[in-house]
Amino acid sequence: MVTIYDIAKKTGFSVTTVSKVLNNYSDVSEKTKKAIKAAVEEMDYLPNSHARTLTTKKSWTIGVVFIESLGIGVKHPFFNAVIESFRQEVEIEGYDLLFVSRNISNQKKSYLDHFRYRGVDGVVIVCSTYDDEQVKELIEDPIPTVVIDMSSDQSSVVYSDNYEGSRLAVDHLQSLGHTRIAHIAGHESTFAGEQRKKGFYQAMKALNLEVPDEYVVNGDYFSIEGGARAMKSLLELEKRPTAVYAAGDSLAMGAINAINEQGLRVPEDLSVVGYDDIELAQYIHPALTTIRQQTDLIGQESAKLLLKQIDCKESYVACTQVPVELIIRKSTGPVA
Amino acid sequence: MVTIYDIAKKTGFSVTTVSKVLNNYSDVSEKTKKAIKAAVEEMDYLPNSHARTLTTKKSWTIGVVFIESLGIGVKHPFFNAVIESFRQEVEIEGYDLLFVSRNISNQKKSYLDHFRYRGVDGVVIVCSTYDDEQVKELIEDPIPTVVIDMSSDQSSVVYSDNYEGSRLAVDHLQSLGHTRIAHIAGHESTFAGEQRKKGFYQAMKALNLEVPDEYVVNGDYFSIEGGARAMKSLLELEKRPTAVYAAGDSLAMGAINAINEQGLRVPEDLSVVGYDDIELAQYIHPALTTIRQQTDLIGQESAKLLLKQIDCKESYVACTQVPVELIIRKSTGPVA
DNA sequence: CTTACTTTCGAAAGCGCTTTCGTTACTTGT
DNA sequence: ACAAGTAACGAAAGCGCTTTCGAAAGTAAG
Repeated sequence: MVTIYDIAKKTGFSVTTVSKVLNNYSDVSEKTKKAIKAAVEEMDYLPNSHARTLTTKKSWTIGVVFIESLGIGVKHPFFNAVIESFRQEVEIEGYDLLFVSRNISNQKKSYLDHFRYRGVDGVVIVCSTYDDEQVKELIEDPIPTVVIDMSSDQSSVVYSDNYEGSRLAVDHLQSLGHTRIAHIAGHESTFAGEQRKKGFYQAMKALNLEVPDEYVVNGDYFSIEGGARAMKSLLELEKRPTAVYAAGDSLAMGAINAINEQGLRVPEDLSVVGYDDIELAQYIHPALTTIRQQTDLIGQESAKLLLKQIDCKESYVACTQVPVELIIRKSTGPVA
Repeated sequence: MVTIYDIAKKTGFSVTTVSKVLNNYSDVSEKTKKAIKAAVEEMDYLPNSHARTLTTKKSWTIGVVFIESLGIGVKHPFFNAVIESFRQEVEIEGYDLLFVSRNISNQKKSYLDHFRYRGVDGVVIVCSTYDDEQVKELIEDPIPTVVIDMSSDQSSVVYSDNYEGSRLAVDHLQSLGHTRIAHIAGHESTFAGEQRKKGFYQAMKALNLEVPDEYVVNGDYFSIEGGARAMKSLLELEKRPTAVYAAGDSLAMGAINAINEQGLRVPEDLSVVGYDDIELAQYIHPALTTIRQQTDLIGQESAKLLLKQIDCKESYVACTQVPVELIIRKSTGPVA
């Protein structure tokens, strides 16, 4: 491995001077700058990030942790879109992303410990559930953090405007003539699920629509199976809803499957609207009417929030709410 | 930050001894081991990975690079599944994953340079296209690499048995009575696309089925739109195929959309089989008959291959081919 | 009581880099 | 001519850790 010593020896300057041209210090003459840069080229020198980090205390690395109930990690269609956008944004500034495990030399440690061990400059937390111990530990630590899709008064956060999303969904359904509107909720331990449920109640109330208790059913952890199960229970009701608003696209897809299995059709017999607008929402049959979360924007905003903290060298609290929009496709229609 | 010096001072031993208990050296008495470990606990000491890496030349870090034609990075439904499995596998051994950008202190560098800068122990390359300059540079370097979904005689690789996949698809279609079978191919610059196309020809030949030139059409880069476009051209043929085998699930979904738009139905009018078995294949309408790639296995095998190289400290060439299986769902049926 | 091991520990060098603070030599103004 | 400033460079310490090698002390054997 070629080091600054090698190129110092070759050019006859000191390592100090070499380091200075590498870091654009001004007290180096143009001539020696040229000479050193030439040697750097010729010897194919590359700095050593670890040595650099050791002295500067800056790793140009951002830790990422996925805590989501499904346990599918980077396969999660909403979260991976957000992270991809986040990555593109921080990449511009020169940061790399570190996906860490939880053992250090074969000892199970917390994420926080692992990030401290790795010396990351900040961490982005993708988290759907409240009250995760690991997450709590992270956001209470002075290390800069931003958490996506959750709220907290101890960390910067960014999430979608879930209330507005629910309002858009309900209003849309009502404008089609629906009054018997049910809700398949996300798990109550999830921030987004809870917000959307509350938003649903609120929107229904604003329109003076009644919500029988049986009309709000838990869809578990935003899974397709959970959606199907929830829908089945709705279909067994004597007074069935004519429309259902699901707190996630996967839930909606499960619901549609359950509806079809009963020999009913969407949207003729029942309208359904989802949430997220995942890639596939437009390709299923019928194409899903849904609330789009702007994953690009969410990723960008969280990157901004995190980088700002890293630059100030202190973790501060800010909250960005990202607007949502209603995407009307084929899974909703006028009430029969 | 608490260092080994702090805990040395506290316990009265030397840093050497502290380091030794941290690394399980045998020449330390049980008593001092206890004492030092207690101090480590009490002072909440954590090693510094950068300092450690600097002296040991081992970073416990694996670089990952996504080179895929769609430019969607970690949103790619097949690749992200493979990477997730890969991550879980290397995590057991204590490795973290580094997603890098391509600039070092604001200078555009190659991936190879960036990985050298970061001192990764190995790199996993997810790559669909042949002849990418960056990839070539990486696999020619002595750094351990494994590339997924491609072949190379300079790097370890793991990919699915694409020939067998094509054979399974064609045989299945033929067993349903189809003889006019078309193929929507992946882009010719992709390894998987080419292999599946060749496998298609081979399988057709084995069954003595003819393949008119117009029956093999390019679906571009495995996109939904590409699939739709390709299907349209097939539907315009005077002698239409009764079945189509698409080289990817997205292509198949595009094809189904195009078929539906023409007022035709799957599988009544046309059968279609896809490739990959992505998460959503089972949830679209009709549920997609497809060739399943075992993403878990692919991830595991590539992890094994890479770790072995890292352990031997030399990059060697091996090739693992992972079996595929036919998943029969609702998008294929007997010929009309 | 030697001799020869075996245990247990520590001094010190080194990994590759940054940064502070001097030093030297050279300008400039008067 | 001299003071005062500026430009260009380098010595050395330090970041936190590992590892080699030698020293000291304890133990067993003769």
